[in-house]
Amino acid sequence: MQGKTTVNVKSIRSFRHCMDVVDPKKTYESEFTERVKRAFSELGLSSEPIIEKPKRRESDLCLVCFPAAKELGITPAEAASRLQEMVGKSDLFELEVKGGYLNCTFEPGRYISDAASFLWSKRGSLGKEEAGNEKIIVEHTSANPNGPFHVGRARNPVIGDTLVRLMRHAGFEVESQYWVNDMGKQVMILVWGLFNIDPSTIDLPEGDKEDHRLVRFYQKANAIMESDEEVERDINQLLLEYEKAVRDRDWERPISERGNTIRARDVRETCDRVLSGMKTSLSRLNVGMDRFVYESQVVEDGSLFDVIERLKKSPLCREEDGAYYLDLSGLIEGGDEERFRRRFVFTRSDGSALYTTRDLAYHRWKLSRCHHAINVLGEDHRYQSLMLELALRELGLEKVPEAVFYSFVSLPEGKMSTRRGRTVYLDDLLDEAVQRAREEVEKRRKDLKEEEIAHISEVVGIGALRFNMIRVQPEKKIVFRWEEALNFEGSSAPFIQYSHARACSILEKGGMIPGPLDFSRLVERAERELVKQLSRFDEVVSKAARERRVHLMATYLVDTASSFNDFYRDCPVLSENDERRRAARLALVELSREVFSSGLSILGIEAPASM
RNA sequence: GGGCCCGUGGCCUAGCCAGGAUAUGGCGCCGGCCUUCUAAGCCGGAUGUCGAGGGUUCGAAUCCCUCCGGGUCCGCCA
Repeated sequence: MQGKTTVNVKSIRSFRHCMDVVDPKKTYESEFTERVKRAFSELGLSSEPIIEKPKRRESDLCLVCFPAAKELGITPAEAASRLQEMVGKSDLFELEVKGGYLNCTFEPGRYISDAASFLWSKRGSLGKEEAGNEKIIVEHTSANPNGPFHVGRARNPVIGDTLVRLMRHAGFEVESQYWVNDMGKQVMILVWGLFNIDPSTIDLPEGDKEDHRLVRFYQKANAIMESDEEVERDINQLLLEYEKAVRDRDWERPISERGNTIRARDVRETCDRVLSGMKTSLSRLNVGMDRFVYESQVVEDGSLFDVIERLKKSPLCREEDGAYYLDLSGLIEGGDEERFRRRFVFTRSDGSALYTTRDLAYHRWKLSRCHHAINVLGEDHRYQSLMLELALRELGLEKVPEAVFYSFVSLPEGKMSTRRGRTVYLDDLLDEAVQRAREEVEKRRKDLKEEEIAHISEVVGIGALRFNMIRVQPEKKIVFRWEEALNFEGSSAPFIQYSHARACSILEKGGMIPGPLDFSRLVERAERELVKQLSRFDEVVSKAARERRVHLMATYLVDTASSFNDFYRDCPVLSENDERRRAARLALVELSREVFSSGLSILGIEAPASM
C-alpha cells in the first residue's frame, strides 16, 4: 500500500512536470476556499461564501462575514471568529479576524518560495497560454485613404494593434485587417482632384510622403466641389461608373468622360499611393497589419450581390421608391420614432449599394474565416455597428462581430476638424515625441553614440505615445495636450522601460544565475510583494484578453514597475553577501525583466536594455 | 427631441459589468534622498460632498430611478 502510493505520487509529479506545474496560487486559494465551504455547510449556512482578494493587500484573501452574521443572528465579528474556528489551522495559511472580515494570509515562507519557483519554471513563456487554436480577426484603423492620419482617431491603430498582440500572447491565432474604403466619395473627390487640378496651383508640402502630398488635392477638390454643383455631379458619376467597372472586372475602363481620362485602375492606384504614406506612419507606430481588404473586393467577387439578394428575402425587407431596406423598428428598443428612423437601407433607388451593404458582405466573409471577429471602432460607429449586427442576424449568421469602441482625442479648444484647420497629424506627433525623447536622452546620457541616442529616442518617444493612447479605458475621451501625450515619468511607458533597463543592468553585471535556486531566501517585504505582483501577470493577460480591455495591461505594468522599484531600493542584489540569497534575487530580477519585456511587447513598445 | 457613452482632490486616472474594510495611482504643488545595482527613480506632506438628489441593502463610487453637465449618433454619406 505504502509502496503503491509512493509510485503514484512520483508518476503524478513527473506527469505534471511534463505537462504543466500547478500554480501554487490556485493550490493555496482552493485550500482556503474548500475549508470555508465546508465550514459554511457545517454551520448550516445557505448563503454562498464571499471570498475576495482585498484591494489593500494586507492579506491574500478575505472572507466577508456580514451575510453569515445576519443568517446566524450574531455580530459580524462573532461570525468571523466562529468561522475562523471552523476553518481551522493549515500549513498553507494563517487566519486573522478583523471587523467583519476573516483575513487569510498565505504562509509567506512557503508561499513565496512556491510562487517564485513556479514562475521560474515558466520563464521564457510567462503569461503565455493555450487558447485552443481559436482564430481571431481584429479589424482596426480602416481609415479612408484620402490623407494622413490625424490624432483624433489615433487610438484606433494603437488599441487595435495592442489587442492583436495581447490575443496572440494569450494563445490565439490572430490576423489583423484593414478595410480599405476605395469606393467612397472621399476617395473619388481625391481622384477627381488629381486628374483635374493643375499641380502648379497647389502648394505641396516638403517631404515625400504621398498621403501628405495628395491630401492637398483632396482639400482643394473638396473646396471646388462645394461651390460647383457640376463638379459634384461629375464626382457622383465617377462613383457610379467605378462601381460598374469593378462589377465587370474591367479595370481599364474609362470612368470619366470629362477632362483627363480616368480609368478604374487609377482609383485603386490612387488609394495605394495614399496608403503607402499611411503604412509608413503605421510601421513607425509599430503597428503591424496582416491584410488589407479593399471594399471593391466584395463587388468584384459578387458577394455583395449575394448579400443583397438574401436581404431581399428577409421578412423585414421593405421597398420604397425602388430602394430596399430592412425595417428594424421591432428590434431596436426606445428611440424617437419621428426623427430616428430604424431602417437599414441596403440599396438606393437606382439599385446601387451603400457603404454599409459592402461592409455587411465583408463581415460575412470575415466571420466565415474565424472564431471571433473584433472591430475597433470610433464611438460614432456605435449605431452603425448595431445595425450591422442586426443585419447579419437577418442573414442567418449566429456569430456577430464584437466591437471595441473608443472616444475621440480632442483638443483643449474642442473637436479636431480638418475643415477648420484644427488638426494635429499623427506624423507630426510622432516626430515631436521622438524629438522630445531625444532631449531627455541627451540630457542624461552624454556617454552614448549618436546611433544609440537615436534608437533610444525613437523607442522612448513612440512608446510614451502608444502608452498614453491605451492607458485609460477606451470609452473615456482624451483631451490632447503635448505634455500629457509625451509624458516620460510617473504613469508612462518610459517609467516601465526604465525599470526594465535597471533590471537589465543588474543582470548584465550579475553574470550567470547559479542554481539550484533557494527562493525561501526571499524574506524582505519588497521581494515578497514583487513575487506576488509578478505572479499576477498571467491572470492579467488572460483577463485583459478575455474582456478585450487593453488598458488593464498598462495599469498592471505600472504597478509592477512600482513594485520593482521598491525592491530595487530595499534589496541590493549584486552586493548581497549571502550567495543563495543573491542568486534568488538575481533570478527575481530576471523574472521581472521578462515581465517588463513581454508586457511592453504586448503594448507594442520596445524595451531597451539601456536608456 | 430621442438612443448610446462619459462625469472620482487644481488636472488626468484605477476601481463600476460580478456591491463589502480608512477610494488606486500619476501630473502639478511643498519638503527631503545620487562617494551604494541607471535620480526617466525613491521617501514624506497638503489636496476628495466618487456630478446632484432620491431608492434598494447590514453595507453603494459600484445596482435602480430622476435630474444636471460633456461626448456621440439619428442620410437612398462614408
